[in-house]
Amino acid sequence: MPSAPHPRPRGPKPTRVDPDQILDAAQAVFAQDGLRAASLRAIARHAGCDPALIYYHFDSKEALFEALLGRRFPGVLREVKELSDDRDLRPASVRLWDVLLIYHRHLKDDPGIRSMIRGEIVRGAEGLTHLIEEQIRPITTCVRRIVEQGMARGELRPDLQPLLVTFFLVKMQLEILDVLPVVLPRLMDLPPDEAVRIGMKTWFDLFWRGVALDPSAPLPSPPDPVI
Amino acid sequence: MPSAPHPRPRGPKPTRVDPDQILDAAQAVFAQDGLRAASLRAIARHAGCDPALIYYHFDSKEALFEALLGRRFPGVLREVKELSDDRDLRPASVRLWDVLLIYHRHLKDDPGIRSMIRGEIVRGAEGLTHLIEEQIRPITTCVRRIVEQGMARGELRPDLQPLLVTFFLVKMQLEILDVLPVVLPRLMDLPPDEAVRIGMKTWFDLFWRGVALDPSAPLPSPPDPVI
DNA sequence: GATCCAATTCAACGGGTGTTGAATCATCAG
DNA sequence: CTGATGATTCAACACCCGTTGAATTGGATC
Repeated sequence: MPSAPHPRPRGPKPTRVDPDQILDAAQAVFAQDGLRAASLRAIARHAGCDPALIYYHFDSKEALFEALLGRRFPGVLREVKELSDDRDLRPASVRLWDVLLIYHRHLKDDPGIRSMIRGEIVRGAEGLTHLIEEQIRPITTCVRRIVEQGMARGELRPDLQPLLVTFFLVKMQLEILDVLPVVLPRLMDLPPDEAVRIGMKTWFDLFWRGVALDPSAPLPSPPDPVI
Repeated sequence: MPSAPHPRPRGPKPTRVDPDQILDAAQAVFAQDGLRAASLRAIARHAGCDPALIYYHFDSKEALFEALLGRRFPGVLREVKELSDDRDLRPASVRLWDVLLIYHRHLKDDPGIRSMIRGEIVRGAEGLTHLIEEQIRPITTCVRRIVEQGMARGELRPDLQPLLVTFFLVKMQLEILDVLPVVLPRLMDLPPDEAVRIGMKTWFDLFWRGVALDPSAPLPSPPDPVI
């Protein structure tokens, strides 16, 4: 009485789906739900294909996420590395502000990766931990180098812990991207973009006063209008 | 041939488990896995009882978490509220530092609640969002009041956004509690407790220089030895 | 000892998950 | 047209989840 257990006609609408579309869908779903909660079925639905197809292009859910990392971090690293070149003699304030802009540009649309950076995954998926570290460490090392150059050039206080200063600078930037656009519009009436803009400006102003040898040094102009 | 479908002897070792033990177990498991990933079965295992017993004492997983909130936040609020009394005429630096100490004292052993504050849950469980807001809002409001008093008394820069300053202060404290004890021991060789201690000291030093009208005002002494 | 009640466990339900093997389709070479 | 090959889907497996109702226990009361 149940439906006949015979092989039925299969595969009705096989429109081509290339791996990039799957990555896009994965990014969208991971962004909303995080790695753990995001389901392959949801990603497949988003990409307009069958969950099994994901396994044709990627080895596992973890590998899919890994591929996502690979398409985001190298760009950040490249720009920050270039910025940390010690032949760059611009004021430390300008260069550190540029760090925030780079973070903003690459990560503003990717809460999935941000939530991973902030440790949601670090605590959960053990296998990914070292992979994440591998991707993040070089980036923060470059930022740290900028701080150290600033100290050596007499622009920043000589009594700083470069590691901690770097941590403070970039960590708060991530929190600004994550929290302010959600919270600030409810408390003051601001559009989310403006919340991030004001947050970044205020944060850097406070940060710079904290680390500069001469806090009255002129600050960079506000973020790009693109923000 | 399968085992007889008859009622079998049930309930072999009913040692008493009071609700507090369940809350303790829940706190431990939520701490490691977060609300979403933590399973009632794991909590029950941890508490040495059956998952169903949890439903005897609590209405649902959500209610269990709610009870956990109720055991943590009121203490923080009480202390911060007391601290924000406008008859407290101690220097703003001392009072804001006390804010960090209160956060440290109440939250250092509770990564579960911290990860909730930081938004892991805010994005996920819709029902809990407003509940969390209800608990957190009054606390940050008190801190904000301290900032505003500091501005009014001419101790803090008059051009500050009290809301953002408050956000920066407490948000970074949470990140310090979460991240530094894990990361710093791997980079420099420090015991986790010392990492938090140095992190707090360095952060408040930077923060204070950033917000104070006269950053050379004497800073409070380092954290309690209890830390 | 019998009765009652609160505390606890058992077993199952329905649903969601990551993953896989076999079946189907689309397309292009010969 | 035939075959081969890569892309895609179907259907299922085994597992874990939150939750529930009925069964069982331990202990106090009568």
